[in-house]
Amino acid sequence: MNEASSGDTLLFLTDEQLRQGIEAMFFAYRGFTSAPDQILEGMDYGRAHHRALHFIARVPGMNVKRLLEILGVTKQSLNRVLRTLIEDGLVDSRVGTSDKRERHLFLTEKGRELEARLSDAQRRQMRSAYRQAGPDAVAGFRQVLEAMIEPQVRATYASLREGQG
Amino acid sequence: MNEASSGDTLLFLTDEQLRQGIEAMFFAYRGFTSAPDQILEGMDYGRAHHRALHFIARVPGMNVKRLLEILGVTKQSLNRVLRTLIEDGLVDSRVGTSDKRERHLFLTEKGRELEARLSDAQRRQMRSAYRQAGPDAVAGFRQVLEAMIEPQVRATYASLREGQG
DNA sequence: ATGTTAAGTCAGCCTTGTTGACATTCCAAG
DNA sequence: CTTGGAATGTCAACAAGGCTGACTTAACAT
Repeated sequence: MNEASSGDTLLFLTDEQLRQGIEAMFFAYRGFTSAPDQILEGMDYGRAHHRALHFIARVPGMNVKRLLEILGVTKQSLNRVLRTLIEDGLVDSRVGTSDKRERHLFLTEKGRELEARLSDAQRRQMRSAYRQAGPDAVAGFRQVLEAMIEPQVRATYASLREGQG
Repeated sequence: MNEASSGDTLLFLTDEQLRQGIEAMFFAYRGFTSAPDQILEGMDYGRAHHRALHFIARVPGMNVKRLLEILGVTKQSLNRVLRTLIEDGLVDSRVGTSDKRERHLFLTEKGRELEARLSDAQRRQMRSAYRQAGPDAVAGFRQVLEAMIEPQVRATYASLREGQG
């Protein structure tokens, strides 16, 4: 609500509107993570494992550096998670063919099973929300979310969509 | 928009669409929290302190039980945060008048200052996204988010909007 | 031969969540 | 008035998952 007091058309930018959006985002994110969290509790895994599984499933054969960029954590942090997934036989780490320094990550059958369970639960939750809100709302939802992604991260996000959009 | 396999109109519910939404949510949430996080880093506070300040600012005089419900954490977890905020003179905890077991929480001047800094930063971020996406998208965004909030939490969310919608 | 990159590891720290146990204070019902 | 239950606070211990710093190994690239 800066210059141009054009009243009506900018009402969606009032502080109160923004605050409601902020709170909706806070509560919705809890709902967003709750289904996979419930599956994971009791297992020795957490949200971090879920994220790793998700993106390895999404881009099979991706190397560690790429996964680090996507997740936005340090390699020490990722390594703790990745190690247990490899030890437990959910993830397969293969030496690169062209560049042997790299490790390429794949899900094993066991890994695919867990990832599928988690994804199904999360999609079910998401599908329900989408269905309630309808297609036009979903389009707007996506537009706002994409505008919220930080510029440095946007390239990473976009690259995930290429080739499988 | 419920069942009724009307083909085209349900394309927004495909697994691929849902997965994109899930990933957008993941990356967007990082953008959502980044501005306040940057302000807090270096201070002795974290995201949990921000959340407490936010809701105390939102509902001045609220008691601890209510705040616990909103935040969805254990009292031990909240207490650690709340104690430092009180000790540092950002939050004022007053014994209830009608029921003296309760403590009513208020921001001090100092607390209001920090909360305002954090809120301003987060609203700036949100406003930018809203502006890019436009009012119709924002309406859809809100609809989907609200549908994502878990039923048990929805009452809490709704009660925040009453009286100040 | 040298420098850089990818990956992994060890050690230690912080925040923020969790349980469980327990004390205090106060309201309300018997 | 006593007693049970509710609201709050606190201690201790623990776990997940972030972080930094330092260092190794292997492989690529010049």
